[in-house]
Amino acid sequence: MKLEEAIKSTKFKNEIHKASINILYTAWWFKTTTCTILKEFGLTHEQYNVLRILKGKHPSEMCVKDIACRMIEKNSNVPRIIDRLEDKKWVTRTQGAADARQTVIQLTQTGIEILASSTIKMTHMLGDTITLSNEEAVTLNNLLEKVRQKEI
Amino acid sequence: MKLEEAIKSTKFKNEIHKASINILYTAWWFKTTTCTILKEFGLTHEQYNVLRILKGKHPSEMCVKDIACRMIEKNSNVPRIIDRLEDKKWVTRTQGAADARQTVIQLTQTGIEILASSTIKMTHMLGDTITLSNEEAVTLNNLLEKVRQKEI
DNA sequence: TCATAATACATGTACATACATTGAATAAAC
DNA sequence: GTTTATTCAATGTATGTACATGTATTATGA
Repeated sequence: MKLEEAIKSTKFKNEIHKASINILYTAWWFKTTTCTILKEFGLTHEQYNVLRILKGKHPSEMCVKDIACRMIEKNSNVPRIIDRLEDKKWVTRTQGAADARQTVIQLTQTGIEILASSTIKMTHMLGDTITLSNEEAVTLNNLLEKVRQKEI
Repeated sequence: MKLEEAIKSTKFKNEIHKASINILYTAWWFKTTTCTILKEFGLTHEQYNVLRILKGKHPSEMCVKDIACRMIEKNSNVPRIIDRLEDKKWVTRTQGAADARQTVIQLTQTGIEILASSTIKMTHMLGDTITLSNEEAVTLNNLLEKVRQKEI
C-alpha cells in the first residue's frame, strides 16, 4: 500500500517530510508483520532481540548493560524484558561473580531452541516479503545512514 | 553513527537483513530525536499525530474511527490518546449527532496554538537534522514503498 | 581509611501498543 | 416489528517505552 493510502493524506511539506513519515510507517509495518510470526513462539519483538543478542555471545553470559547497548531500541527496559524470558525459562539470571552489582544472563537450552526455530521462520518471511535487489538494499542502507548523519 | 556501531554488531545475513534492522533503528532514532521537542510542549508522538490529523479537517469534527485510520501506527488506541488531549483541553469530545455510537472530536483554540508552535519547531528540526537532497529523499521514499510492496 | 561519587540493576509511574472484550447504538434480516 | 448482526467507542490486561528514583556494590580521593 502506498503511504498516501495508508495514512490517507497527501499533504507533505516536501520529500524529506514524507520520508520521515515513510520511515516511521515502514518500521511499524515491519514490526507488525514480523510480530505475527514471533507470536507463534510466544515471543515479542524485544524479547526476540534480547535472545539474539545473547546468542551472539553464547555460551558466555552477558550482563544487563551489555545487552542494553546492543538493543535496536536503546531505551528498552532490559531488566523487565528479562523478567518475561526468565518466567518462560529461556534465560537464567545470576549475580555477577567479579562484580556483584552486575546480573549476568545466559541462554538456556530451551531458549536456544526457541530462538533457532523462530529465526528460521523469520528468515523465510524476510526473503518472501522484502523483494529488494542487493543493490537496492545497499542504496537503502546508505540513505538511512545519511538520514541519521546529524545525530544529536 | 553507523548502524554497526549503534547495535555493536556486524553480523547481518545480507543487505536486506541489514536494511530491516536499519529501518527499525532509524525509526527509533527519529522518534527519540523528535520526542525531545514535543516534550517541551507536553506532547507525545502519538498525541502530536492526533492533533495533526484533526488539523487536516478543522474546523470540522472527526470521529474516532476516522482518526484511527489516519494514524501512522495503526494499532494506536485512539480513545486513550484522546483522553490525555482532553485532560489538557486541546480537544473536545462530543457524542455524534447523526450516529450516537460515534464520538466526535474537535480541536480547541489552545489545541490549535500548541500544534502551531510545536510544528514550527518540528519543521526546523527536520530541516536541520535530515540533510538529504530532494532526489535522495525521492529515492528513499521509492525504496521504502518497495520494501512494503508485498504487504500481507 | 573513610566519606563521597559513580556504577549496575531493579522498581515505580505515566503513557503507549497490541489485542480481547464489553456495552450501547444502528443496520439488516426475517 | 422484533430479533439478530454489525458497528463504534470504551475498557481491561499484558507488554513495552521513557524517565525518575531507589538500593546495593564498587571506585575514588582527601
